[in-house]
Amino acid sequence: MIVKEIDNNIVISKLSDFNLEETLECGQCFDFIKAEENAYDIIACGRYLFAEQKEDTLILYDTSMDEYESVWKDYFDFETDYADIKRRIIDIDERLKSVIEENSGIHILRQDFYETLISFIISQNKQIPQIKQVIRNISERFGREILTKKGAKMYLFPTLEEIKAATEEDFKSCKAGFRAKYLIDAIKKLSDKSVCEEKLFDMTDAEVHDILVSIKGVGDKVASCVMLFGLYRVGAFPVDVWMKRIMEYMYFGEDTKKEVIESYAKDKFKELSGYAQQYLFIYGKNERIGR
DNA sequence: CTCCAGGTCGTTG
DNA sequence: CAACGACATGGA
Repeated sequence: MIVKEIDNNIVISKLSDFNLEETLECGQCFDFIKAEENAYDIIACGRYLFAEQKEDTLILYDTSMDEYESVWKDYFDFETDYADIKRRIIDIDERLKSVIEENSGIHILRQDFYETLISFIISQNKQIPQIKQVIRNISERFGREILTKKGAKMYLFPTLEEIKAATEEDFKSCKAGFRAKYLIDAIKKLSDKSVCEEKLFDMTDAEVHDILVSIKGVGDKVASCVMLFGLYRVGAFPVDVWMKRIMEYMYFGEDTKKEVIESYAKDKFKELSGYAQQYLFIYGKNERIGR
């Protein structure tokens, strides 16, 4: 992998084990728009990015080596050896070989904690297109307007400061529905630091989990997603309806409780659970297992 | 019309 | 503790 700064763009060539589309479209993040084939407007980490991939070259437009080093390199998780991770997962279960090969370019994004928490509170009992819409509504209402590479209006995900004064009614008008009160509680706990990202760093996964579920509307699944996608706790294994179906199909053969599935998977995949979860998730969804 | 969505909460048994 | 309906909204 070679990274160069050319005319205010970052050009990454000789990429391996990374695909922009697979990484964005696998359900781990919601705030992006497909601008054209293999090119995306991305809202993340309080910023906007236009990214385009052509084969093993990725171009990040209108950014600098400084911003790449401090933000996008970590966001896209370019320092992790995915070839090794995929090999080790296949060693654990050979049947995952074909899924992993078909989705060989997925990376687990290291997303912003606060943005991930808000997004996954919204995600409960909603379909992905609707999750995106609610996030867009909230961003349009409270976030800063920017122009995309092609000159279209888009809105950054609002900062905690920008969203602090929002009311339950505001979120309802953004179509958050019954999740509006959950967002209010999350914002309150973030503001008064009863949930504080810095304090989570030296805690165990179980301790972080307990802090997260203290927020109204955050249960085991949302907490697991926030840990995996917003805190890069890759031992987490979120179990939603899709994961339940695919895990029952592959390992249990009968109706099985989510907690049982989660502990079975963590025991099986150990520190690779989060990665394994993402390959299984996309498999179950694409093949519509159990539907 | 009914059913369900990357669930969680509050209430019953 | 386990089971179950309610919860907003929109699409199939």
